Amino acid sequence: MPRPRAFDERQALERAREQFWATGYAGTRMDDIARATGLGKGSLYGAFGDKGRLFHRVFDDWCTAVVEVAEGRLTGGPDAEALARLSGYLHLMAANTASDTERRGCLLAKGTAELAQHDPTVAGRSAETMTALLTLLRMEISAAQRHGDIDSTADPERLAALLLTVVRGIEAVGKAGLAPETLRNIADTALAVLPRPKGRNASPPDADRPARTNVGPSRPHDPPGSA
Amino acid sequence: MPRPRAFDERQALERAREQFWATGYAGTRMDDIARATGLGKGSLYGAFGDKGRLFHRVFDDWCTAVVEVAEGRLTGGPDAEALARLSGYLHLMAANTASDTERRGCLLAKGTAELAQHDPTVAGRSAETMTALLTLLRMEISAAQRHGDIDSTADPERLAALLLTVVRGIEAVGKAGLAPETLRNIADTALAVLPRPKGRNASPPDADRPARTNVGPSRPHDPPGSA
DNA sequence: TACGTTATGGACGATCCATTCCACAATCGA
DNA sequence: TCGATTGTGGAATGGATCGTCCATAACGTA
Repeated sequence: MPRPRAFDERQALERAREQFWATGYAGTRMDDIARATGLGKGSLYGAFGDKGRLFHRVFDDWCTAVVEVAEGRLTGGPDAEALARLSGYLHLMAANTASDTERRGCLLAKGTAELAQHDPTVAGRSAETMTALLTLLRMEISAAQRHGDIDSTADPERLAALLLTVVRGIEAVGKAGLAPETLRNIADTALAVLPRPKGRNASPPDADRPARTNVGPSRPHDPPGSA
Repeated sequence: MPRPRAFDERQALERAREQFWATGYAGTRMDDIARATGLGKGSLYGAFGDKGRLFHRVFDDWCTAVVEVAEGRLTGGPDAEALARLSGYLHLMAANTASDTERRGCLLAKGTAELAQHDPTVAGRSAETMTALLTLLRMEISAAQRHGDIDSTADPERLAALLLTVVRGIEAVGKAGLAPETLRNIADTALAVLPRPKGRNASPPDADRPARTNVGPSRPHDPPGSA
């Protein structure tokens, strides 16, 4: 009956995300988004509501993607490779931050920093995302403990929180200007200091212990990876 | 000869900082600052230039304070207490983030996230600050290594980068909504996993090893601590 | 083919905001 | 005391921005 949409909603959301990612919430004008998506104001407002709702949708999608990337890297594998999966994930995050030459940072961090204080929706979604990542990390740590790669007496919850903090911290110090090589070293060091099972000695942090599943930086424009 | 200023510049900058801290750069109107400082527009612009210059000044002061807090906590003490100083610093940072009930976050992180990409001054200053913190941490780690509290074969540069990442990461995950208790645990865990000298076994992360110089949260409105 | 319905996109209105301007006040030296 | 100089604060300005509105276009159905 009605006239169908002439644009691809998915693609429009991607363009909008690019824009919000590049210039933040307050720094993005609806005209920018109209130009970026090629849509007129009428279509924009008709399809997505106002600026706030559009951002919420973009932010929500981003958070989902962040967790999906972690799930793809971390879940579903033998315990014997759990430590390698953790290593791969940390290095992926470091590589993504390092490859962000435009220093856009991560929309999750950016949006949270800008809006969490005054926007309950953003605050809630970012908290949810952190909790989800925490759970994924904890499960992998437990798996590595079962296989004897991590000290089984350590609290997996605490180690997970530490690794999450390192991941988010890499994002922060990367945006603050630390060198790409430093970011990679941080991921290495974080993995190296994880407590080993009793009986073996803890190796110094510059030992390249874990099987480094050499992870190249994902495409620069692939947002979820840069979480 | 001329008429002297009727306001205290230092105090005006503090009020301006409160405002930028609370609502970010783009989210702060010059009217807000005028109201917060009690100054008229004429005085404001006459004394500090435009909004950008005012923010740069506030941001610069904040960065200086952040480094000063770290210096106060970390430098100048016997090697025997270096690890305790590191512990105190990490716990101070965690406590400050935890006590930020308004979730304002840290102006350094907020300003960097919002502006570093497009403002070279902010980008440069935040990079400088990170480097300065890195140096302070590295020196303390070296001191702890000399005293035998940290494995002397570990690379102090890498451990320093890891600790800096943890500090900044605590800020990030705290703003993202993780519980205050979790933040404290992260600081504990980060200290617990630091490599011990060979001969002793690494203790599991839930061991409360380092002398926890019980640091209460600083006053909520004391900005530098929350770095 | 004609009509009802929704999409489209650019013009428009109202608001907001950074900055300037100006009339006046206060100080100090002469 | 007087004047030159700077501080003060609020009104005015110019530009930008969000969201709405509307005339028109495109589709499916009868």
